[in-house]
Amino acid sequence: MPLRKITSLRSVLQLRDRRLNTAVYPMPFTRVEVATLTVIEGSLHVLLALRAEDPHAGQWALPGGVLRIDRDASLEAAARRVMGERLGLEGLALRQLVATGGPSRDPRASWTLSVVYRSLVPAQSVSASPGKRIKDLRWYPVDDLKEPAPLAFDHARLVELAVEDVRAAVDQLELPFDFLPATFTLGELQLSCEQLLGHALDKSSFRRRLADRDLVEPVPGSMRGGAFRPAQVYRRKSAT
Amino acid sequence: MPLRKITSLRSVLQLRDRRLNTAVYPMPFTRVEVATLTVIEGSLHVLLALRAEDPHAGQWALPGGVLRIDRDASLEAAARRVMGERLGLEGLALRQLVATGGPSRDPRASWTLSVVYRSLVPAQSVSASPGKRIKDLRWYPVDDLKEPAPLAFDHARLVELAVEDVRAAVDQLELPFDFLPATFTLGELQLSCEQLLGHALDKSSFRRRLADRDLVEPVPGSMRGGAFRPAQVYRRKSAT
DNA sequence: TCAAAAGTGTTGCTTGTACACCCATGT
DNA sequence: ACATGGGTGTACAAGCAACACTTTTGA
Repeated sequence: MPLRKITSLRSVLQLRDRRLNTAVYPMPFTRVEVATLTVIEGSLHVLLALRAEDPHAGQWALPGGVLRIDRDASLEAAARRVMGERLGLEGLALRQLVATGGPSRDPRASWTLSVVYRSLVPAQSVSASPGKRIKDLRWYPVDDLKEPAPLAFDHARLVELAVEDVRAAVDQLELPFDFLPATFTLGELQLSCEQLLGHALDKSSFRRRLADRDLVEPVPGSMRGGAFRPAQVYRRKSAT
Repeated sequence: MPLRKITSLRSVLQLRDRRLNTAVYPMPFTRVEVATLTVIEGSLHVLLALRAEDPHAGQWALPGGVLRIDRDASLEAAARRVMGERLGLEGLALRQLVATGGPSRDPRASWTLSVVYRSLVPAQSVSASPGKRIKDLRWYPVDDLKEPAPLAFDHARLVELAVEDVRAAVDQLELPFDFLPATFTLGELQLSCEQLLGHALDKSSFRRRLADRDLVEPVPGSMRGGAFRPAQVYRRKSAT
């Protein structure tokens, strides 16, 4: 798309020209990266992309993209756009983890800044389509990330941060309603939390904590019967 | 310094040229801002700068500066440099609060990104010297920031974040040893925490919590006598 | 009637608050 | 002696983990 290239280039020159009389500072190559987590077969996984091009070509890394100041209204919007382009996901909850930057992180630019977000999605909802500069896109279990060879850049640490953040949130019973189905039984909810945390929870404590916090409410007549005693179906109780 | 200008300009062109064959993206105008907190006369204050130039000229804002990719080895280093230049402070603990960005935050550029840090310093240590583009530099109490007229940009929210962050840390007994003198009595320590938090603490609870966590240790023979019963002097117990 | 999951109650630990009480010192 | 801050002990409440227990269903 040559048109976009031209407008982008013009913006660079504009910025340069406008500030030329006062002071000219080169700006960092700015990206957003997204650590996307999900639960597969009972354990936490993170979505990784196999890099096709040369900063760390052939290594796995968090999917991300360049900040587009001509299109993104905010950093979060940039992350959201990247999620949409790369994963076909719209309107999910994103949380900023950290911004990190320095020289020699990426040979394409002399100084790179990355703003890192995390999100939690149902695994099925991802329409993984390896696109430009990505050879492959896969879920990896967070608990042994050494296996697919070390991650590119400092992304191993970023994945750790994302996992800690999610687990801290679930520990505080900040339930990931974007990740959960609209309705669920308490057993299903507890199982989800256990899978996110990586350890078992006590049923009684879990239910009392839920009740104390007024987080969910029963859906009146609705029950869900598996093979055995049917369970009350719950839904998120909207905060007022 | 015309030499610096030339090298900076060259960097811009380098970046442009090197990426010209693949894609050219204009990058955001990138700054770091620092919310510097201290205790004055028993209550939390934040250091604000009176802006001389036009984005919000005449309004108070957090001191900050442009990221200099030719000089800063990391975002935190940039914040540290700004602290040094603006406040004459070296080597203090900084914590990243958030990165925020968008168009139309600053008329000088079409898109601005700010990475925000907070620090906690002893008020006396600041050699406040209003410098370039700053008319005045003053401490304002965080509890009524409406007084000096609304803060520039979204800095009121950033100050709130900094205050919440500091208070959360003190609540967890993450003691701000950079802020405290090297040795102190438990009474002094408790008073500092109370001033940071903005409310009183129970003496007995406070001491038991300190003891449980093994955070401080008595300096063997050392006592400090005010007008009345002398108190044991403590120091930080280095984590092992 | 039994397995399996739903759902409830009871105990006790841990953490922190509230508050009372002694201790040491200068005036 | 007493006022003042240093320092300690006890009682109580909240939050939560551990665990035992009852209930309801399909097979």
